[in-house]
Amino acid sequence: MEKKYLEIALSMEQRIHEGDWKNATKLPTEDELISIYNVSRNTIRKAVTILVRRGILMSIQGSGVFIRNVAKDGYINLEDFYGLTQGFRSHSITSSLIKLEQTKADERVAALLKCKAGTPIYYIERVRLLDGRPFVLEYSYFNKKIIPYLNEEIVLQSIYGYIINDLEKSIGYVDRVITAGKLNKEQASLLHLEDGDPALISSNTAMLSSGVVFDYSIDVHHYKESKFLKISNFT
Amino acid sequence: MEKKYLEIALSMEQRIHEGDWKNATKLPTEDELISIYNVSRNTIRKAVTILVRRGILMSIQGSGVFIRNVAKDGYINLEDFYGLTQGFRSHSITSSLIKLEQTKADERVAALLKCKAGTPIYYIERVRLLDGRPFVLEYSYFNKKIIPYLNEEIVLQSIYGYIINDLEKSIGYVDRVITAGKLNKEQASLLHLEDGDPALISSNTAMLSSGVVFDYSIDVHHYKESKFLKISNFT
DNA sequence: TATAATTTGTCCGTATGTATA
DNA sequence: TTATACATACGGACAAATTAT
Repeated sequence: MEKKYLEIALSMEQRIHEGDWKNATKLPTEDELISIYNVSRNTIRKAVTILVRRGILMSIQGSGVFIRNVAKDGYINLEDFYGLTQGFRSHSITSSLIKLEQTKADERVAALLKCKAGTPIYYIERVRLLDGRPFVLEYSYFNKKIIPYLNEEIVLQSIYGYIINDLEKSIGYVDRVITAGKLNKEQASLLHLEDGDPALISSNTAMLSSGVVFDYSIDVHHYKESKFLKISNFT
Repeated sequence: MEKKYLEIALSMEQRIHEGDWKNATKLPTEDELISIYNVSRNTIRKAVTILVRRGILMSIQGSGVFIRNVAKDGYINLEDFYGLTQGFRSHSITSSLIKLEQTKADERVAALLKCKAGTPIYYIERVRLLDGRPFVLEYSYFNKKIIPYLNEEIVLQSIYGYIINDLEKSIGYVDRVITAGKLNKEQASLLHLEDGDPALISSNTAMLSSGVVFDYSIDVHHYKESKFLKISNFT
């Protein structure tokens, strides 16, 4: 990490959550922040914008930048990069692997991954547990030409962490389609719910910075355990 | 509206949807856009950023700015300001009013609107129809101290349009909590579904630019008709 | 394969406008 | 009314990624 605005955003977030701004309602002014971090106004504003988008700050023209912290524990913030681990600080997230197999893309999966039919892929089924309780089923397809290797250890940890830190690829875009639907019998059993119960479903397409699709996944959430949070600001 | 970057974003969107960039896959370079619009690079980049966030463009370092148009018709784009009307261009959205009453905030509503119990409010129940089919039930509370007057005509049109254009107030932030749940009998009947069927639910808190909460609403969506779209970019 | 040109990303500094206190 | 503080806009320099040579 060497981008200044990201470092400053991270630093601000820490100060807000556990540092010298912990009990503050308002941040220092932009001019003061320029002095504190010794960077330009644009860089401060870019850092603030990031935290505003994530619901941590709220800036009001003529008044100041205020601490909002609307992203309370237990919500999956759609603006966070690592939704799950970020959103559940005080809880434990674990995974249970159902299936990890190497296969080839059929027509449907090829269309979703925007690759040719027959392309080698990984198919993964996981259950994610929140404090030991199942709260989301994940069905994932990875293009093996882009993500050449996955194993049980990686899959039980964080696949995205592996892609970013070990493969050193950078994620550019993620599109999510969010719907509600009915659980089938098998899903209900895995989530400790009843057949036909509601589910909060997120279907995700993930692209590298180059625009190439490397992952398509479907997350089937426990309708009582999962809440998505979406913050919009129009400034 | 006199902000250059907004005007340019709007102009770009039109050119992409119905103008001279309609069949393009790529936008002119930033330098060319600077000449076209006769503004600074920052202003062009700010306009592009807006359209990137909405899924209309995708910019790739070293390569160019590409047309994405991932926000297909029929999806409610969570990055759009007027989700419904924007997301359903080729469909008709109408409203049916169930209830419009003036009352006072009880403890629960006061907490949601961040006002004192007893504050005068409007309570509104609407059904929104997509090509004549019911697809979302809306239960809204407006703080009457901030939105002093509403009537049936306004409520059947666009309340937000009235607030922005007629009251000339600007909306700063909207927080949405998105969940799945079960319809009760009455809701099921209004949506032409069965009791206990799933629903896609969005609970929304809207604030003015000054940070004051003026609206809390719950949208109960038909689980077969409504899809939310969330685009994230990590650049 | 290596180099140069192209194109977007980051960062800086300054001036002026607008909303709030 | 005045001062404060964030928002918009301009311009320039260099870095990083991609594309063309």
